[in-house]
Amino acid sequence: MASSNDSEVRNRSRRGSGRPTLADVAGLAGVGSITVSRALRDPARVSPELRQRIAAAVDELGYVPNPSARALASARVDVIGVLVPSLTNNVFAEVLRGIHEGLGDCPLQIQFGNTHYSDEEEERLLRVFLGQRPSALIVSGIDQGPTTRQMLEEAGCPVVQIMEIGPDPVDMMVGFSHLEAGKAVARHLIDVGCKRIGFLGARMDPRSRRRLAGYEAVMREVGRFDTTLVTTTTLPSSVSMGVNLFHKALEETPDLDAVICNNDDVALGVLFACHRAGLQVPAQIRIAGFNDLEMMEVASPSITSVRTPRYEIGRRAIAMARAAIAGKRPQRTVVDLGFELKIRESTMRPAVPAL
Amino acid sequence: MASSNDSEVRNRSRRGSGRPTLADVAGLAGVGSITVSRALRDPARVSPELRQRIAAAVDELGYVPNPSARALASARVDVIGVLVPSLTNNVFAEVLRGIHEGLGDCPLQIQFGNTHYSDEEEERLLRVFLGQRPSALIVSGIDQGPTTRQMLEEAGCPVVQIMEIGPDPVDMMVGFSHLEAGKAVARHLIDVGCKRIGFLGARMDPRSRRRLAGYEAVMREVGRFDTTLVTTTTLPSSVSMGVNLFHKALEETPDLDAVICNNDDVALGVLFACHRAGLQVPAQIRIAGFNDLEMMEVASPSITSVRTPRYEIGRRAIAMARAAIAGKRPQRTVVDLGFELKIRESTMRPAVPAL
DNA sequence: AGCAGGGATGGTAGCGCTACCAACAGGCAT
DNA sequence: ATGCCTGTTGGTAGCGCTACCATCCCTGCT
Repeated sequence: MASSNDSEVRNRSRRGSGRPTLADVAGLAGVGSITVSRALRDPARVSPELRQRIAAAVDELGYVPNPSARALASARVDVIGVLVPSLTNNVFAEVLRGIHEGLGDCPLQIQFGNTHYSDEEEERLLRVFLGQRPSALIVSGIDQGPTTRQMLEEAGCPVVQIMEIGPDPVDMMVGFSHLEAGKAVARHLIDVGCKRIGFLGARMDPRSRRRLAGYEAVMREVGRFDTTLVTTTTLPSSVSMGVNLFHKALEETPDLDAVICNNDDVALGVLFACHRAGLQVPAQIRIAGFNDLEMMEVASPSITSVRTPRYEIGRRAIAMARAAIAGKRPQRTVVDLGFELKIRESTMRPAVPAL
Repeated sequence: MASSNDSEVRNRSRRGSGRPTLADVAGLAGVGSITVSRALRDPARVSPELRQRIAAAVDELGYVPNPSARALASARVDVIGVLVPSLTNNVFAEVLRGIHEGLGDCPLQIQFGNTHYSDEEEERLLRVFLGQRPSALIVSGIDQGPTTRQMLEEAGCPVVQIMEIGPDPVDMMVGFSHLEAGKAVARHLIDVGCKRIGFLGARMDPRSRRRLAGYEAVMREVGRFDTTLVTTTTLPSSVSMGVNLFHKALEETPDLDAVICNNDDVALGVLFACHRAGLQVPAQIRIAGFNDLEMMEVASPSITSVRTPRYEIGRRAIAMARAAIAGKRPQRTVVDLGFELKIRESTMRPAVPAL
């Protein structure tokens, strides 16, 4: 035990993490450090025999690669920046879940940012993210401000815009048409015989506005649009905000026979408000939500809603980003995952028409 | 325009990111690069005059520090690893929001991992995180397995366990007593005169089990415990699972006059199930939830729940982590943020006793 | 036999930053 | 004047890894 080995010397030195490095592994395996690097990154390029010796050395030392050193040397980080406008919102939690699960065991890290529905915040976060030269970016929506838009275009990495699709992608897009979804709900309520169909919206981000536009287009088509039918607020969405919006709408437009809500939280608020006021759903008033949260199906009455592919959007976004990082750009850069109108009790045509 | 400046030369070189570096800023400002480094990290140690020249150079070049290089040189990364068991769950979304907002504009990054309530997954993720030598770790719960526990103890960085408090912190803790919360709900229902109080629980993670234990302790105290009162599943929690559990409970124990749910989703399911079955709440059956989601207050009837300081837990956890990173260890390493029983219509003592 | 071509392996020189030490000036006590 | 401390600045040597090029050896061809 007279000699001290290399790593002991290393440990005593003033700098460094004290952990084994590539060079330690290389020394133990009796190969060059670059060969270890290759064996770890691209095993096919190293002979099976060396590969095994290296694997044994890695195990013995408990070697873990240093991502910072890799990033510095290769001038790229294995980080995907994800910008979403909210976390309170169940919708984006689902998207994030899809992103995380779509990642599998690949060594990418997710760097996540919450823009709080603010363009300035989005720009600020994007600047921070770009400072790290991420491998890819995933951003929510298609309505970035001009500065943000330009930053994305010059990002030098794949960019996936999610939640919505539109005509002019920065790079790639996964989502669905909120305009069409808004139209579909309005058409359905017209089909079941509603005349005075209100629209309730909280937060009113660009996607909600597009759904409202779909509603408005259909209502105008059948000559039933009326600005008093629309009740919105830019305040955050919540179940209690649904209650408030419904009360406000009824005050202004007491003859409403249906409300389309810009999301399920608002719809649930309306349901509770009706219950409290003794209004029969759907006999006296019909309710439609948006997103199809799990509870919509078991609510009493069950609530019509638009199922949106939130989880799937996350998965596809990450899949597209990974493909693009690997140089395999997907054929279609704009993917429409569609939506599905789930018709339930809350908008059933009553057996006997109400009044 | 005969000469090319330094950064043009840099751009033409085969390696590197092509972006300005500390040395470029130093050259432009006419100082040493280490001075620029100091001016950026600890401005007080650089004279005001140089500080200003450096700031101007940074602006002119659009210099952004390279975090990988910093991490490599300083042997530490400005990353806080956060492990939570779920993202679907509104509760943890709130915690994450608190963590992100508690971060403010400090240059720490959050590295987030979803353990899916699995010990193995937690261990795997922790291993990945530790490979990066994070500045701090935030983990959920106090029931880590022995391997995970040991890894945390040897992490070499501040560790905050959140959601729950217990007698034996790895390092720091922020949360509240789920046992006491469970007791409080049970006592309340006993106080309002309930005799046959059921407990419904989905997922039944350790925190839910502790709430159940609190319920059981109180029920035994008053001589009313009975295993048929408890209906649980390890399947994930959801509103529809609340419906299922309630049906199952009623089948086995038809004389239930109250149910304590292990969370608000389950409680909401029970409310819907009662509504569908024509059971009056609270006259025929009382419902208590847990977490106090925003909708509990506006539900019809409003639902009694235990307000838990989820957002605050996130904020405090990050504040404690930051303090510990800065070397200012908080006096109290275990912080009990408490809970609050919100008594609402769903557990009101009926004016006329039911039956 | 001689040589081109390709696959496997290694050496070297950074990537951009910070820790450590050295240097130097200016103020104070001796 | 000397010494010493404090505060400011700079030089240098890495941090652990990978890009680039060089080297070597083996195969198959002329």
